[in-house]
Amino acid sequence: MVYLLESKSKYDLTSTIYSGQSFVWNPVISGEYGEDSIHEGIIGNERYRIRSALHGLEIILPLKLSKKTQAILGNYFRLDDDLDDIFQSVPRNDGYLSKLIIRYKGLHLLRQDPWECLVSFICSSNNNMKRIRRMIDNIRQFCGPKHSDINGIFSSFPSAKILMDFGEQNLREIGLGFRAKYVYETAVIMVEENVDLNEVRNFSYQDALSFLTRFPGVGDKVANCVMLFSLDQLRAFPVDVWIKRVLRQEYFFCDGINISDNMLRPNSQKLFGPNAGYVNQYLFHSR
DNA sequence: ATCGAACCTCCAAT
DNA sequence: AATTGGAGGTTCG
Repeated sequence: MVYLLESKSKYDLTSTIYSGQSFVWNPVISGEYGEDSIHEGIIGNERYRIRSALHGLEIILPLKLSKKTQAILGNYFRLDDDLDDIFQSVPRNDGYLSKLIIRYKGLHLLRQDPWECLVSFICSSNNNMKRIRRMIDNIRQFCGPKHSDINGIFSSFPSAKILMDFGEQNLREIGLGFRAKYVYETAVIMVEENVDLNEVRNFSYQDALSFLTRFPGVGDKVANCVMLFSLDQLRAFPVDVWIKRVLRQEYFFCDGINISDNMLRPNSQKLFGPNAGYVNQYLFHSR
């Protein structure tokens, strides 16, 4: 018995889980990223194996899917997103973007756990995918609560309290480098102020941005990542070096005056509208 | 207000 | 084989 979760729009699983928004997925057979490969990842306290289906996702593991688990997956993978609807709001006369939307049809944003997302993107600074994955993996292996399923033991992502108790020095020793201090201090604030990041979901864009950038190691880029990948702020628009290159090459080439780096985000948001973040993911994926 | 360098560590490219 | 420079960013001077 295999469970099928239907998505509202076509779903491109591999593009979605390997497009730099999440660092927890891996192909079960190393190096297999093909259309019908199986991928493994941990969401919450459960380990999943999934593969793409005709119009949605096929859940290989766990064997039995409760309604609650189905809801968790639907939520995480944003299965209800209507991509046609979402892209209604972007400029129509944009040939470059239109092509990307067609080429990467089915690429979705994820809705991750905000705490895990925050730590992940603090770790992403001045860093590459491969090492970010290892850092996040180490955090889970060394600090995370242990669970088991039919394939053995695995660890879920630790709470802020656990990371705080683990301490800066230990975080350093498992490979976070200078980010250890940021993650530790962020965890301390989370615990001391008893922060519930899920509440930030209901904040305005500006309030969410100000709230998140108070955390050490969190600037405009990281905050926008967390807002977009975990807090339902679809107008969030993270500008990293790759996005910067696309923007300067395709959109904001000098027409008279040079547009400064820190105006790229606001200008892009104005240009791409309330779902600018979805556009961002397609622009990013094209690089 | 703006700018560049430093920050840890890994690893691919010399 | 050893060494260097850059990596999806933030902070500090």
